[in-house]
Amino acid sequence: MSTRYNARASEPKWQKVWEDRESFRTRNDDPRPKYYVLEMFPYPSGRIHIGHGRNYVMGDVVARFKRMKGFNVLHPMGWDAFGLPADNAAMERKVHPKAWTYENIAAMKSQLKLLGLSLDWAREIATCDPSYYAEQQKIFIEFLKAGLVYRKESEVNWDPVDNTVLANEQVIDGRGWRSGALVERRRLSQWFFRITTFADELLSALDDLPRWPEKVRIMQKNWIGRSEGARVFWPIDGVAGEPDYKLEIYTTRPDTLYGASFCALSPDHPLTAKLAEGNAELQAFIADCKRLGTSAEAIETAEKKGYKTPLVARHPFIEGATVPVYVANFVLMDYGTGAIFACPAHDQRDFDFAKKYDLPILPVVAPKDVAAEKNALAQWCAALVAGKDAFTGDGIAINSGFLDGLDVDAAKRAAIEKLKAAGLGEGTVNYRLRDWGVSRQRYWGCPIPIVHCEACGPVPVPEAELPVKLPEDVTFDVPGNPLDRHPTWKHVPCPACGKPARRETDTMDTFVDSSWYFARFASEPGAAPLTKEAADHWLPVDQYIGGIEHAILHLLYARFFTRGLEACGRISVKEPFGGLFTQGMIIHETYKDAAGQWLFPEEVERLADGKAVKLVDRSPVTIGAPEKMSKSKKNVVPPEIVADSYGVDCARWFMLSDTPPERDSEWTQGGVEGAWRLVQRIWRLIGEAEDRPTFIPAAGTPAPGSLSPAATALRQTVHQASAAIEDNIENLRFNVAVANVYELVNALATVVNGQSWQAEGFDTSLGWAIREALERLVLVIAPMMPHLAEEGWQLLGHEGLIVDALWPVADPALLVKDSVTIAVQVNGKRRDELTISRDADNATVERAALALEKVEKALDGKTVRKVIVVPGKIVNIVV
RNA sequence: GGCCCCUUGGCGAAACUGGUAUACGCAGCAGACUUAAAAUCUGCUUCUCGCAAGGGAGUGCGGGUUCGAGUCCCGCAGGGGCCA
Repeated sequence: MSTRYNARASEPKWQKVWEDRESFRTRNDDPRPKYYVLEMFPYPSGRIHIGHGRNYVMGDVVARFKRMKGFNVLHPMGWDAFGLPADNAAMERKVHPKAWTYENIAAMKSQLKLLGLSLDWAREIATCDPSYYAEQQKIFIEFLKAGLVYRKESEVNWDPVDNTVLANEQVIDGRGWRSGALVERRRLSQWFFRITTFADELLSALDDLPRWPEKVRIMQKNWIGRSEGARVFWPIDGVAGEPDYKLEIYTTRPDTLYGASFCALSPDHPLTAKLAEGNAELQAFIADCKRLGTSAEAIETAEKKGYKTPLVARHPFIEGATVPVYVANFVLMDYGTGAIFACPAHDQRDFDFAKKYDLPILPVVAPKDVAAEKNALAQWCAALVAGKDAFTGDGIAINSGFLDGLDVDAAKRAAIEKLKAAGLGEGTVNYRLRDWGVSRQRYWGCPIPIVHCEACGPVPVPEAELPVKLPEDVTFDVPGNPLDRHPTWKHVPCPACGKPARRETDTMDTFVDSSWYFARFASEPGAAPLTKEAADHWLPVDQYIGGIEHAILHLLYARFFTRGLEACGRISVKEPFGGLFTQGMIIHETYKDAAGQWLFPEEVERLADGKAVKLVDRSPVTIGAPEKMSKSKKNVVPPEIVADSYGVDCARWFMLSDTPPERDSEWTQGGVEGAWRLVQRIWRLIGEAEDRPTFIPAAGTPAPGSLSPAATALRQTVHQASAAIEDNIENLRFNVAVANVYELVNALATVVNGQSWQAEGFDTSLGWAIREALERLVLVIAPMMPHLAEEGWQLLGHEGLIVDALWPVADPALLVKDSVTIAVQVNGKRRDELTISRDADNATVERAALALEKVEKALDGKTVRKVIVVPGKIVNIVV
């Protein structure tokens, strides 16, 4: 055999064999138990770099491993192909979004194929394909009929650069998440998904997802933001045309009602609008508030400002008491009811506001120990009122009439009860989560299948006429939505009455496309895109893998969609992803030349002294901290370069090594070279079998009747390592599995390199153990380095493919050793160790420990008070 | 500001439910092979005192629980994430 493994020849060869044999084609009627592994499908942005590969490689290890464990594995791939960048490319470079997208898909597909992934490409989908979005339009209409979709006019975040509406979560620090432009407010008619219908379910079901990262579950919990509180009605006199007007407010602290000192309306509240009629001063104040932006952060940190209206509200509990009504900039229309009552003593914002406008501050909750003593309480209250901070902690009610003496929780309950009895309020649950606005004013997205008719209103497009296809003859020379200005596309007769009507020209948020694609993959190619039978067979996804950046939106929307499909009877599962794993990014150093230009890693040479120079002219290069690979900083490594030099297996191995998969991992030349050394070491070891047929028996040779101690020792190490690798892959601890492989290789290499290979006196049972070790090694690396494993499997004399082989089960008898080495401590300090039979009883272990010379010395004649023996682990002698 | 997470050799890190801290890799050092280099192979590599034998300290810092703490609890510092 050749002494060097030639990845460049081997890898394409095996990839072709797999493809020709359809090794990764998955059939729904396969009788083996199912296992569905899915990596979040990519947006086809152009080209990938090796950093994108990490999550696909991890998924591939799981897929190949589960296949070896006897599962019928579904491991598909597709393209999240709608989205704004295609529109932008059309505007900037005059390429059609469709052409741009499909070119990118072709480029990325060939790059992905380089990685040797075990994907069923027959199930490939692109969300921009009419056959995909036809089903999505159907689902939209079904959701509409089920009350899960509705239309409402609402104030939206308008991105003036992208000319589109943004969801709240797409606004970061008051700016568009993509363009970075300052967001403005506008009112538009929008389609919404009623995700709040499932708010409670989406929250409580998180507890039934133990194979999700705790972190993601907490983030979703916070996002849904369930709070228990009360709606309280404050009667207000003198509202024009409404003699019995009652202001509805929401509060989480009904226990502090006795501390109320004012009510405040959002600038967007209907009552505010009413008061502003003919009131220039208030109109100016409202305009001023709108300039503040929509982000909660801006509102939170801005100076609290208010406008005092002429109205007063009547206190629900205190007969004859009233509080002034303000319009305040810190009250949000879309949280609760858009109006609050303020208790300055126990809410910081209210406190700041009260100080500024000189409103009363009345403490109504005090810490228990303070409340117990009159003087202390008086002092405490005075300090609170004079100070800068509200008291938001737990305590008992004071100055609160019938609530006095109750703790916060009990006071809340009592207050709610009394409100209810008086018909002035009730306990309610409030969520931070809001309905999902999906209308987007752009071209490259799924058309919303609705026709607007003057007479009939919005009418769904009949199923027979679906899909509503995007027209291809569109222009991008001016900003705005090309669908809206298309000469003919939107003019259609109303499906209900036949009169001239107009199509909905908005398209759907692309998060809709990715909210059900995992169900689409379940269908065999050529079959209906979403069938109950196929979806119920494969869902939930057993292992979903993707970036933490999708912890909230994509995962929450997909969970909502799955519940919606279930509610419509389309599928029977409620949760799409049984197991979730969020992988870290690949990061890389950045390089800049003297002129301040970014350089690609391949343009730079790292010198031994840690400095770096430009390859072309040896000029100095500044090395920047490792960060996320990005095209703009050029710190990217294309997969082609790795495939052409070290090989894909090497890159795969590197991505799995060292760093825990959930953490960011730095791509380094040294690390790749280390992986390369291992590939070659394994290759040389396998070569021994071919080079020394008289010592290492052929494949299939039965085990000898008896094994030498050396052979047994090797077998123990090998079986223990393979069992550890199995356990670690199962639990996605790839870096530890990699370390286990090194241990196996080290043990095997030590034995192989230590042989003199003389026929006389050769330990033939060891020869057999070496053969077993080699086979096991090749099998256990197969999920991680599939090409090398395939090549090795063939070289070891096997006819079939290793992708069809089963995972080697470890012999349980070899996993336990006859004797164990345990530590001996004196007063918790390790003094010596002791090797003793595994099943020695505690008394024997204790005697042996006490007999140790070093122990005796450490004891120094002191009295032994207690001896703790933990079998197989430790002996601790307490003196 | 609130919630959550992280902090272990020169570096990436391991340590399953509290039980021999530093497995495995990278980098480094020494040796073998070689005319030489590369590659490969064999060792060494937490810090500290010591020629050595051997001792001492040690998982961000300060406390606590325990026979025993990287692991559990309280406080602090630094870093990160999410939300505001």
